[in-house]
Amino acid sequence: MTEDVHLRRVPRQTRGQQRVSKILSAAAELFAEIGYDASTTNAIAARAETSIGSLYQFFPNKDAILEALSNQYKAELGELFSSLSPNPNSSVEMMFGQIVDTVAAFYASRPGFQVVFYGSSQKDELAEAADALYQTIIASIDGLIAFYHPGLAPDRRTLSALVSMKAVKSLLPMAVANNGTINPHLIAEIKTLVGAYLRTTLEK
Amino acid sequence: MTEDVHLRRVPRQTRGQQRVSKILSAAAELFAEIGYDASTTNAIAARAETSIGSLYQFFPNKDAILEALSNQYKAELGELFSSLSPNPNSSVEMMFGQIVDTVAAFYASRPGFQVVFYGSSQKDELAEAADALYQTIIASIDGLIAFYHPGLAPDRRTLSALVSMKAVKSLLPMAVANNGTINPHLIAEIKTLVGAYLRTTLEK
Amino acid sequence: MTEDVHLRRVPRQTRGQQRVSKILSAAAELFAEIGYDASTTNAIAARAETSIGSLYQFFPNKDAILEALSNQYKAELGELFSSLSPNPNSSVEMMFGQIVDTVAAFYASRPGFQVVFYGSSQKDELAEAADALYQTIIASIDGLIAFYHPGLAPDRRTLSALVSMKAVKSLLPMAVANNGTINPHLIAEIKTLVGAYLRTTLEK
Amino acid sequence: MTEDVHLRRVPRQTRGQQRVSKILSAAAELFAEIGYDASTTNAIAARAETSIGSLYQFFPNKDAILEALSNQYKAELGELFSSLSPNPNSSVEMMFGQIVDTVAAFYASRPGFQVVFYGSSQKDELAEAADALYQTIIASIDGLIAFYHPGLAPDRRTLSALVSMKAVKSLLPMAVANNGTINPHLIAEIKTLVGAYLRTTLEK
DNA sequence: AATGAATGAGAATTCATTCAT
DNA sequence: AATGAATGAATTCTCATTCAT
Repeated sequence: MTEDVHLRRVPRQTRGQQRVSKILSAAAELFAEIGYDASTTNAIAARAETSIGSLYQFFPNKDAILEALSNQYKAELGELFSSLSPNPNSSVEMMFGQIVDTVAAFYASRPGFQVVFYGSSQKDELAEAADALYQTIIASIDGLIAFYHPGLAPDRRTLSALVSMKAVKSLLPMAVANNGTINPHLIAEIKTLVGAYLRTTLEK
Repeated sequence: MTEDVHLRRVPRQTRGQQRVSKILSAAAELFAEIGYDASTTNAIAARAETSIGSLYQFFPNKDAILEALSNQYKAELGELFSSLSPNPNSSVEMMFGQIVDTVAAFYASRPGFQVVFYGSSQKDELAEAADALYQTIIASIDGLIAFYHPGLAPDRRTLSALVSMKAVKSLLPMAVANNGTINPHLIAEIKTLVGAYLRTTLEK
Repeated sequence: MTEDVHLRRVPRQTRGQQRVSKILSAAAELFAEIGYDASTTNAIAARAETSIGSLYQFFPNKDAILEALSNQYKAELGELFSSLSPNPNSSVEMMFGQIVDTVAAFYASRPGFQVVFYGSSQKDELAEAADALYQTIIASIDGLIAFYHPGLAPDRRTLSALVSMKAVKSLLPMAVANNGTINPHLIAEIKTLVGAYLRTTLEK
Repeated sequence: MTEDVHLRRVPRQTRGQQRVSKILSAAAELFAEIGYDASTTNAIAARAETSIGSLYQFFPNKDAILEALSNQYKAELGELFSSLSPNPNSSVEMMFGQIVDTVAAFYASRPGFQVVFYGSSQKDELAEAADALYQTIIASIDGLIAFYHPGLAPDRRTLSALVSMKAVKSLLPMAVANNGTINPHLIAEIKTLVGAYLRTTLEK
């Protein structure tokens, strides 16, 4: 999986690889703290304990950093989802609950995730980065609906998946505190919201 | 100009009021088009066909413009909500549907609304502006739940109102196109989502 | 004569007009001293005793400054040339001598002229600026050849004008010292060179 | 060889020599395409298919590359000129014509030549590099004038040589297209220009 | 009040050059 | 020798805000 496409230079030395990931972590933190626009490339480099020149050796511009972050999150999330395979002994609601738990845990542990996920940037490139994440989550929900309700029209299925994803997305920030603590009551509330919806919309 | 001689006070105020509202409209448009951060005060003044100096005569800084916009929306929305009084012949779901329709129509007609409503700014002041809008909507939902379910614990009621608001908020951008067209199917989907939730969570 | 097309903002206040010309003089000097590439916009602003922000209020970028300079020189040179009308009592050589004197005096008195005139910039826009100057001079020479040798083919005439201009251009820097002193012997040599050429090439 | 003075290390192995000449060719091409200032050392190394580190192993800095190029051109040109020995059966004009042909052919075949020859750099070192080339050509012309007009004052002779060289220099770019094609009509025009001049100035 | 010129800190990005591997 | 990562001063340009007219 070479998502290195957007790197200006593929680091051939281990030193370089470490730098890249250090820059990405620093950026994630900073984005989470003060937002994408307010995070300067110099501040990112400083927090990554490297020079601004090194940052630009690997990333052509500031946007590329967010894109790389997005790609990384997408890959990691995809990985997590692939371990959640539906089975006949479970149900849409139960499986969806696992997706919520997974995303919540991911959200809580990745400071930059919310910036990519919620980044209401007007810039097309960054909107695409967010969209890629959406698609990953939607695909996962879509897949499980397809498993349990094979007769459902694909359009209907995908809409339900989209609505479910958006609902989760809108409540997650409330359920996960800035320090990473997850509020189980609010997670339960999310499951109630989407569970009721899926029951209503799928089983008729 | 000469007519000012006779009407020294009033015309000046009117002119000033017109200018303020012209600036606010211009800002709303620009925010909607390119986002808050990317909108420069000079561009706002230019679109409002006034000078940057005049803009600063009325607003101490850029944030204040967004705040004023927020206050305006809050007042207008409050007005709209106040005409939606619950009555025994209706139900939570029906009344909530009216709130959704109201907010959707408002969203569709106010270009700057989404920037205030969704503006994921890290700046405290702007977050407060968004919060004020949230409270207005939540209060309205909260009120109607209280009307139909007077026995419910206030905390429970407020949480349900909050969840409902967030759910609506997350799906509204999808249901309303940039040109202001409202997609009734998606509005119905929003109502299905929240309706199922309210039924489940309130009636037990 | 509004060559203001390339100004970002047409200064409406006298203060602004003074700034613009002060910036242009400063740029001309600096360009002459250290070259276009090495002249930074900050250094130009500093020498013009203004702020970098003011500079950018009037010029969209560095290139525009050189363009404005070029336009100014073109207009001024055109003015000078228009007072050199050929008459039957004179000759191509004599009139050409006057053009050489005019250009030499102009070159000597305008520090930035040589940068525009010789600016071997790879940038298209700047090459065009230089070209505009060329055309002005060529047109003048072309006109006087046409006056004295009306039977000559236009192509031939223009080529001779071009060759004459290039010859003058290549020797001018040698004939005019950096402090503006004009060496009359070298001016005479230029006239000898081109005079011999014109005699040979036109009179057959 | 004297020009090695500016090389940081004299390549003793053929590999090293090949690298140096590959770097010089790459630099010449790049200089011709985008100019000296815009050519980055990294870009030169990349085009030479070597690393930036290796480039700096051979050249102490960017200027040294241009200098080396200049030295190479100077040596090659000197070589060519040495085979043009004047003889009593010829004339200044005829021999000068051969010099023009030689320089034109050289110019056409060496992409970097014009950058060195015309490079109006303000930097002293590079101006010297250009000057060394001038001197080579002037010396050649000077020599042939001395051969055919032994009685002429040396100053007069050298001035004529200088003027001739500058005249050629100014018209060469017009006579040689970017792709290396030589326009014989324009070459002839150059010869006419300088031929007329030499006839006028020497034979009296 | 209105205008728009003035300001300058600050942002993104480049690039010659050095140095660790 | 070769490689390419590291460096950071320097550059262009922006933009919120102030101030003179």
